[in-house]
Amino acid sequence: MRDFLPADVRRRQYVIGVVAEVFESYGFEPLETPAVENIETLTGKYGEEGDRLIFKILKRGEGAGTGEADLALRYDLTVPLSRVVAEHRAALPKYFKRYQVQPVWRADRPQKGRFREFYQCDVDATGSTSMAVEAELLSAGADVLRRLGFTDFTIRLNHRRLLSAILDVAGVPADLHGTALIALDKADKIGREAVVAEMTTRGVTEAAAATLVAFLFGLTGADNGPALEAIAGFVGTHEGGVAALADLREILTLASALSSGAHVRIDATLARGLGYYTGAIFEIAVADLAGSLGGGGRYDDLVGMFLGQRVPACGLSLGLERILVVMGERGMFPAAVERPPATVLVANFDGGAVGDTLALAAELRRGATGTPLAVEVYPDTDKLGKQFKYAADRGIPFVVVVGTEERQQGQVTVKSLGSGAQEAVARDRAAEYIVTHMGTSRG
RNA sequence: GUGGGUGUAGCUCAGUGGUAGAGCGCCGGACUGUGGCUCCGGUUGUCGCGGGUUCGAUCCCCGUCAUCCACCCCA
Repeated sequence: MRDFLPADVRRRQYVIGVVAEVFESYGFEPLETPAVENIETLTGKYGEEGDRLIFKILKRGEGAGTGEADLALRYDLTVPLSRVVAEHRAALPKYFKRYQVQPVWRADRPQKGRFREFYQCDVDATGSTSMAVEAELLSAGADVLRRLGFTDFTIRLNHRRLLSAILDVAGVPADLHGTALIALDKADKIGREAVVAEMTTRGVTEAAAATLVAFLFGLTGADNGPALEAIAGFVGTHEGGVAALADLREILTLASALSSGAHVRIDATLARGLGYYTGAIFEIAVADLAGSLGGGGRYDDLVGMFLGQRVPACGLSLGLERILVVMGERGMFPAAVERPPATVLVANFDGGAVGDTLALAAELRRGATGTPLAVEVYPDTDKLGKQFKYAADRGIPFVVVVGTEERQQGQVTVKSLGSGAQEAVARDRAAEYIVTHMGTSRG
């Protein structure tokens, strides 16, 4: 578990601000849900591996002795959303478009870019089966990343029903689809032979595994058009495959006019582990991170598990922590985010005049010409050298000093720590002086 | 859940079966109304926690916790 110190919080708030602004511009509304859910709400939604990683909360009272759990920390934001849609259906619009930026918890071993507690930034739309939803979600995600300064990301696009079709045609029996997909998902990491080996050890026949791998690796590097053609040829008249291909073609057509268009790439090896996806699936990748920056897909049956009535849905999740990791490594944060805590430090020089020192700080905070100033007061009376050093260490660009003589003359001394320049200024002009020198005296 | 690494000063890390060191930082001074540069002097520790072996453990053994890496899986 991590603490976020002030500089961390500023970076996080900056990214979250961009996320919220972009999502709102698409008409998505904010939602928050509790950290804790009933355990039955979460179990059975994510697949076997997912269930294992849910943080469970022991039942109070007698249950504590038995180890029985009745509550759990939320594992993602998609299942809570589905629960909300089912519970509050009457209060929500026909198309519920929401975004949600909150922490989720996974009982995993932490690694680089992987944490037990981490924030997800989810956008989802429920109530529609239109591929317009997929296209807009991908563009909203792409807009966020571009606004943050990313240009080199790839949105891998695939389809659950297409995967099933390909596996069917290759001769993988339906009950082995799950394990075959796990092996397939690792294709870009472990390579062709290893995928075949893993599939055969999991019970897929060597012929089927070889057919599958030969076909999928043959697609590597192909542009979207040729890739779709090759896939169409492979799945032939398979009903699910034909339908899935139609979905993918429509998403590509719609996205081509939007900000995501240039980033989307058909990738028939993308599987995604979560159990609830039913249609299009996607994942956002950058070269310098093994894991993904985000992912998502269509899950038309999840709300129905709570409601008993089918409500189609599709969503995208951006991983805040991973975005922050990459932005930090690449130095992508704007200067305004790395700013010092205050613009001015008022030195506490004369112990007998602390009241006046605070009053001066209050005057300076009002700023000048519509520019308020952030003003910190050095709380203890101390040697000036220490006070200047404190300001310099914190990156505060200006120090204001008032001694007895200056106070009597209505003057203050303003020093710019960047340039080292120092000037005596009329007290009622000090804020103005600082504001006009702010831009040039950094550093 | 599986395998492995690390845990010693505020930080980065050395180290030895006989109760610990460097660099940086920090503090003080040269500079009693001025930070950055320089010089001089000084300080810093339940050696992660619990137990065991031993005359004696920071070092060896067992356990535990934290952290990191890989697997698994994922954002």
